[in-house]
Amino acid sequence: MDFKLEATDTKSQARAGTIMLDHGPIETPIFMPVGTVGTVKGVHQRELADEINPDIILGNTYHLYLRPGLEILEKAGGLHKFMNWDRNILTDSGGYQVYSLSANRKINEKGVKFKSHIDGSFHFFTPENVMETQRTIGADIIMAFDECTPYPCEYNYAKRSMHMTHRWLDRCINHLEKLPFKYNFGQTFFPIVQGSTYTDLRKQSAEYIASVGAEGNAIGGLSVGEPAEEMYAMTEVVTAILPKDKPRYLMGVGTPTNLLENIALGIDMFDCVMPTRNGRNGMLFTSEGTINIKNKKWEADFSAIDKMEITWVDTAYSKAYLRHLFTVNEMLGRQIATIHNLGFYLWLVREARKQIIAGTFSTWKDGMVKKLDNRL
RNA sequence: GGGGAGAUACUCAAGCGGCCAACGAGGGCAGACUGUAAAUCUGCUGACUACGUCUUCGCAGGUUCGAAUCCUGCUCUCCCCA
Repeated sequence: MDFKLEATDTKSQARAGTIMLDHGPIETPIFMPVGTVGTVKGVHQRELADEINPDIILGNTYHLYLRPGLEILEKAGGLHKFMNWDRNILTDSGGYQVYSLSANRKINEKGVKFKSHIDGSFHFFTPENVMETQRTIGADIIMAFDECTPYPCEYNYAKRSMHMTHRWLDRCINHLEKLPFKYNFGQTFFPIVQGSTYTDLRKQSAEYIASVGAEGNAIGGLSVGEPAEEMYAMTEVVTAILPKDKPRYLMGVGTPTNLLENIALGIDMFDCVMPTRNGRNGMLFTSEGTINIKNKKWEADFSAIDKMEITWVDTAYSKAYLRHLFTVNEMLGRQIATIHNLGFYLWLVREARKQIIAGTFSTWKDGMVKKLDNRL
């Protein structure tokens, strides 16, 4: 992997760069659509590639390990071939499931025992076997196995958890050295900063993560319910420490405003389920604010979903028609909303990139943020 | 013509003397959603001068301290036999 910084904002920490990987370049800042189980829910590969056009998408180790399973993925020749996606993929390690499936798992130093939400079977994830699994899935960027702590998180727990995540990181790296690439392309590895919402822990973790010298670094354990100000504060503490010449990935973030504010703090990569999940649930993100398309007020509004027309669905369908599709529970409505939202998210980060390169990012950002959280 | 069953809120449907403004489901109206156990979840859904009051269970009477629930008549619907 190679990372080239192309521009830095003068009034903020925002940067524009390009990550080079075997499945093509990733222009940053980037938003990575989430495709947990090997599909960006509701979106065909053609629309994903041609309309939304992200350089990279996400998959999830835990979910893909359970289904279709490693045997099938290996026979398919890896996830790219299996899902017919020839651009980059990043896999989350299952660290988020340690958080989100906390009722169905037990953590100890060796790893995490999960009780499958599908059939109740038990599966033991360790830093070592998660690296093996990610080799088999075959993403371009693979993530360290960590514990994503909840919010709020008691200080002593956050501290112990952070140290364990660091020890797990060493095990990931040691084991990965023994594991050759399985397919005809390389994989890079990102470690993850933890430390909950405690400044001293975040600093300590960022220093440790920076010290391992990975090609890119991630920040985890945020966007788990903490106020946005705390998220920004932690990002700021961490980006001040993480190397400037490596991409920084803020995991699980966020709202359009969260993206812009964190770009301003020096983040290069994001992923979040919001544009897809909220889209399926009737929420549209636009440059003028958010829309709950299920609301009665759109019943007879025949104007375009978004007059900006980032993707073709924006002007092809009216608000009234999209509302109708949600009202009658037609799957097309959820698809249209998802395509629109992802199109908007990708537009937002591309525009941010343009503004950074043009030297106008901060002013532009302040103007955008004023509108993004409006309820239309 | 004879016999039987039934009419409950927008719809379907419980309730069969007081705990009923009335279970539940659907529909409707809102809200939530941040490295996806999520095409999911939550709330509200008779009216109002709203922690209280008023009008509702086909219609009209009646019994009772008290009726959606019991009685009488009427109207309508469905089923069976002629």
